[in-house]
Amino acid sequence: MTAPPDGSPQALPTQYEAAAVEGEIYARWERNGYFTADAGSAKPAFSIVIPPPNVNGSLHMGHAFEHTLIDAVTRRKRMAGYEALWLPGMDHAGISMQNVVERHLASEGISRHDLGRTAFVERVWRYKAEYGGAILRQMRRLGTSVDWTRERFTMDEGLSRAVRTMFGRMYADGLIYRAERIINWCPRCMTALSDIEVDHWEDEGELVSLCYGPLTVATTRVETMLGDTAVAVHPDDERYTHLVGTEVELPLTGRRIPVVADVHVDPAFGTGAVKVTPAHDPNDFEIAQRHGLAALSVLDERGVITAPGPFEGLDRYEARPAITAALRELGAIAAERRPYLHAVGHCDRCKTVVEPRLSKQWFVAVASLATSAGDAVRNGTTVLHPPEMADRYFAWVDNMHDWCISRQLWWGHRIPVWYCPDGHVTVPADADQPDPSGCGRCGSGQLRQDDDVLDTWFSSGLWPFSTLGWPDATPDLARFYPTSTMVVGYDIIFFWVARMMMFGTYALPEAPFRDALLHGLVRDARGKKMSKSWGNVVDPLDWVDRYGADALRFTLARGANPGADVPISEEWVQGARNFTNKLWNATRFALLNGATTALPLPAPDQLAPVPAWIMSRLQSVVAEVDGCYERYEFGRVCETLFHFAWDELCDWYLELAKLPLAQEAEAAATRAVLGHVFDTLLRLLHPVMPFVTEELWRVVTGGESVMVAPWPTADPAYRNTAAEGEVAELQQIVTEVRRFRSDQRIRPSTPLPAVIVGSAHRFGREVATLARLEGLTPVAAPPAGWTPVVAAGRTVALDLSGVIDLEAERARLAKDRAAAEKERAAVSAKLANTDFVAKAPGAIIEQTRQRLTVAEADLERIAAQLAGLPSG
RNA sequence: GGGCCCGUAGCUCAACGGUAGAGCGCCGCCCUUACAAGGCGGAGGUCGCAGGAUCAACACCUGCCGGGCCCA
Repeated sequence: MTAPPDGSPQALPTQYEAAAVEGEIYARWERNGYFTADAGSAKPAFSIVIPPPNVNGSLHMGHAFEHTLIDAVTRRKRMAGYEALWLPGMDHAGISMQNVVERHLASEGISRHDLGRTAFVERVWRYKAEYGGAILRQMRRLGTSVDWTRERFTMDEGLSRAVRTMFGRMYADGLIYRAERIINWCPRCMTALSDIEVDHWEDEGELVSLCYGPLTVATTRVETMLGDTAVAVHPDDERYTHLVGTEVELPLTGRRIPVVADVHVDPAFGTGAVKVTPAHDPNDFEIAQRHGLAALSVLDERGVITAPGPFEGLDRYEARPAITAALRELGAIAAERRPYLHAVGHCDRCKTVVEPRLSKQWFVAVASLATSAGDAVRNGTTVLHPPEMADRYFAWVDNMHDWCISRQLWWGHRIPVWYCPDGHVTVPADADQPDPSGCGRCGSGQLRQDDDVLDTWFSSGLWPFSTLGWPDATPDLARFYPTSTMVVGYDIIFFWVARMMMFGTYALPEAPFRDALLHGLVRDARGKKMSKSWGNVVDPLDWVDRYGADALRFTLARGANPGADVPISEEWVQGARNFTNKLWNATRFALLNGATTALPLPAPDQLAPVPAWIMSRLQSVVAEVDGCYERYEFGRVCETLFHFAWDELCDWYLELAKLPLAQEAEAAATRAVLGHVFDTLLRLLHPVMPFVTEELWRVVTGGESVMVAPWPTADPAYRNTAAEGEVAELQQIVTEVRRFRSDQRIRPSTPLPAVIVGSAHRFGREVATLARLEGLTPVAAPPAGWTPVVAAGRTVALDLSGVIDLEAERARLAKDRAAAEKERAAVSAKLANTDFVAKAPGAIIEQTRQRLTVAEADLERIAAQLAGLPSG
């Protein structure tokens, strides 16, 4: 700004320039230390750890949305007197980061193997130092009130120690084990993946039916037949009973394989006979284990055929048609369907088709952990918002497979396990112990550390407490754990919530958070997911540049209905920008008219009806908004404040306030009310729109920062339903006169002579001003030729000097009559219903009778008016 | 196949069992001394379909149709 150096509101420009002020405001907040939480304060604690973004990522709209919500929650709590901590940081994004650096190396013509492990890891650290963490810098543009002094990274010394500690404890407790299993393998990333790092979608493939002797089996992966070690049928399948226990010949290989009976075969699917490839299919592996079948690997880690013979050395996709052709030649193919649509697993990092592969990996035994994680939600220790998400959560934790945590990567936490030449396993029980120098079992000094690293999610699962100093009993841990809320998209409830819950309930006395807010996904204006291939991706920083961070935040928060996705479009952010500008100008108006919080606010019984009304409405808004924030109903927070600020404060109160402001005797109270209302409104809006509210609030109140201003509370003493009713009537009368004027094509700037029938109206002056009337003197009966306009039980008569548009006036009255007739019909039908009169609550019946009375009176009046119109 | 969510104005979405709303878009008037990124007025919906419980349903129950998501 623009906040004028001399503090004079006259210097405020007529348009709010977000770009010109946001950077400076953020720098001041940071400088003043408002973001930094004090573990030693006496305030109640409120804490949120950021769901750590990837170190190599940049800020996308999903982050902007999530951070807006977290920031709104945190800022409100901070204002409400909590010691609020929002802890920022990043995870090391194992596969993704390694891929990025490997691509850089490739452009130099070298591979990580050329560099060697140590040099490669150093290279990744250098890359991180140079390019990593862009997202943290971008977050500042959004105004996020994170405690930068507590920034963490999963590969930091402290967090790495937490990883080693957790691994050691879980290993000692038998919750981590090593085993040879079928895992999801990415032949491009050359690593194992956990179940949830695999995306399934339908691909066009083929379904080929192969003849194994008298049996026909179907497969979408013909090349795996080289590794078949059995054919399985259901034990009750009478078609095949006679074959069980016999052997059939496996084509091309000359091997004979047994026919086994297994209850997990679905006799209704296909021919009811399935090929069994234990080394390349998880279900087949289980069948093999039950029947003592060998597992024969025929593909290597790159997906290349290793089975000796003519196909050796072919990639799996080259081998497939080659083997199919060979089988066709043999007459061993009964049918081929192509294309055949079927679900295929893909690496969620690089989209390569995942290959189930038999290999030795480390696993977390999840059964007991998953039970605790589920119980914490079942018994209400942790509450999921919205509650419908709990079903999805339970479905996951109650049916979880053991979690493969080893990754064949170099970037990550190296598994703290050492092997001696005899294969004994040594795992340090204590993370503070140096690496072991001798085998714990045989004492051999020839130890070799496991080459693999841990899944990134293993370390980020510890995030809610590793970031606070665990395993040490730090003041931060004591103060801020368990965290208050975890805010994360429902799409990663399994990655985040479930795993954090598993680790937290295992390692600490309490679950890692009290609330888990699962928000929706940001989508485009038509509800489509944003993606590069759709070309509908919006860069949040682009909108920040053009419309301001507040406008972006308001757009996102306004769309945040619990559990629902958030559509956004440029038109909507423009609307939000317009709202910031409206606030700016409304406040500017108030300031130009001397609004201030320095004057004493009149006591409730000292207020005139109009200020009593706006003060009363304000109390409702404070209560409503506070409750919505508490329930994470950000959309309603925004709607409520938007409506109050624009439709009530700007459109009515500011217009009404112009009258007393022009009279010195009444001005002081109005200035105090204006100051108070803006002060409160800006504080309520601040969690969502931090910048513009800061800019304005400081001028209105002269205070240091709205960030550290107290959170408003409703004062019931200012509730005034009588004043609200009176102003509602005023609004009805004004609106009706305006409607009449509009129908009659009277220019808004033309004042009309007018009278009011009966006694003077309490708000005669206000009605006249807002409806552009010359005055509103009371008369016993309207002068001849003047046109009556009726609303809220009062009749205002207007002088159009005989130039009334009869056609328009008849249309207007006809419309009113139709509405009244409809109302009368609906209401009398109700009252004619004896059950209604007998059973409905008295208040409802009374209200309905009132409606009938009003409708009938309206009809009489309208009939009279129509009759009174000159004919022709 | 199991589970969850959603069908309300042209679009995107709200709506404690008691007279269906908002934003944007649309139509008309207006540079009315805070704001044209604005003001005033207006049009526009048999609340997916069919039943049911209720004095009363957009809301509760059942079934169906349509769309989306998660899991297998």
